[in-house]
Amino acid sequence: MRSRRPGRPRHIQTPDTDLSARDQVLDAAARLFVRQGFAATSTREIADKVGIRQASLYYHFASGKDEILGELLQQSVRPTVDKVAQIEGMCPPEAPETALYVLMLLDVRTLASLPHNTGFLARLPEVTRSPAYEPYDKTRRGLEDAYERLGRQAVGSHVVVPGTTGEWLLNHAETVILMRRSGDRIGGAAEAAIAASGLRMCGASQDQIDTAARQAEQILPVT
Amino acid sequence: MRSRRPGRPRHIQTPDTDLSARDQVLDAAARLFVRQGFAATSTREIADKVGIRQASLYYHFASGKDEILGELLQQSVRPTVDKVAQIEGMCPPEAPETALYVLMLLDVRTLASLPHNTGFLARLPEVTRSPAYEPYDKTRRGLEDAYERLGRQAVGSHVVVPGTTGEWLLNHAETVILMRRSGDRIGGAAEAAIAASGLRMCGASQDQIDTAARQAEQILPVT
DNA sequence: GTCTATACTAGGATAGAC
DNA sequence: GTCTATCCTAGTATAGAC
Repeated sequence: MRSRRPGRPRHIQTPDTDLSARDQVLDAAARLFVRQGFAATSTREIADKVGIRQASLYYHFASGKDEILGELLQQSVRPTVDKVAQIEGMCPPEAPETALYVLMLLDVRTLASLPHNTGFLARLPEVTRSPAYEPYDKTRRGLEDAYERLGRQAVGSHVVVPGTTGEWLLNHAETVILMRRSGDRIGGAAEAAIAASGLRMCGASQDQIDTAARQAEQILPVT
Repeated sequence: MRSRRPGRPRHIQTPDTDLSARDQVLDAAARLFVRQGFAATSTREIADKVGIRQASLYYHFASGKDEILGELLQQSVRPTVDKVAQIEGMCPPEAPETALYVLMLLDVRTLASLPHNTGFLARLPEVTRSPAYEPYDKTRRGLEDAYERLGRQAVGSHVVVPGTTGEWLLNHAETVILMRRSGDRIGGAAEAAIAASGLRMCGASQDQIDTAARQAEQILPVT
């Protein structure tokens, strides 16, 4: 039981959280990146928020800002993607709308509960061009494919020309990011409304939507 | 008829366009801002693209980057807003879906044809926090209000809790920005599909959508 | 209207002490 | 593990010549 922290003590204070220093950096960076943008945020600013010196960041992230960014991006997709396979398995194939509804709801909920709305990071141009973006993008494409499959199976797929259904639906789910940004509280009602709108875009009737919503209730809490 | 341009000749070349130097700057800046972000774009880069020296920018825009940004933001909303009033007047009040459809189509078309997809600029965090953002935002809120009015009148407004219908619909229309960003060609079909999806989100039937689309054809080309 | 030259600031990164 | 000290680069902005 080591009561003392290793290394030289911090300039100002010992942290009041029980988060590791590394996680404190990630948290502070996330907040700043989302608020002001990645390029517009300096390493000094991040360090200040954490309560350490700028140079100390490089102990935890040897490659600086970009490495921090990469980690935050991964955290923003992993949780959803990890659950997609299960979902497709658990849904009755005779009601593809339910599977689509569940996928959207899961996606929306995940994005809605991400700390500091980090889902937004991937929309920044500086981020898109960063090398840290590539692994994130690969993962996200998997998600888009799932939307494409389920969207096609669901009802009429009125939504748009074939081939971009997945893109449309994923974009629609991700509007929750914009809603959080504009300050709206995202409650269960709003989450459900997004999922319902998605089905409506595919041409589902109100009956089908109600059914999907009911069935989803029994599937989602489980995961 | 003055055959010589005023002032000292440029470092490299006389421009091959007939655009004013000021407009050349705006054009180059727009392309760069959208591609890499506002904060990540330097005044040197802009000047390079135009073919002048960095310092020469300050002749046209005394306050630097922010002034350029402000002008680009204005250009991205004005055209739509200027036409909204006309539209609300021209549409038969007994078919509010048509008015909504027309508004969306107009909005989408404008965004789709903006040079360099400058509609995207307003989504950048650095931009949102810039003083240049405020006048743009004021204008945009007017648009949102129009969406709210028409959305409420249209069909069921299933879309979501009252008060945010305008926000939802405007966001939906603006997905065209994301589509352009992901490289999709935006044709008339895609434009119509977005408008139709918007009505569908409000609970419109396929019949109502078809009618709205037909009526819109006669209203829009006129403006 | 554009140039050259230059001053100034801010941000990223490294070395070595504690 | 964090500090101090410092270097270096890149970016903004101004002054005055052409």
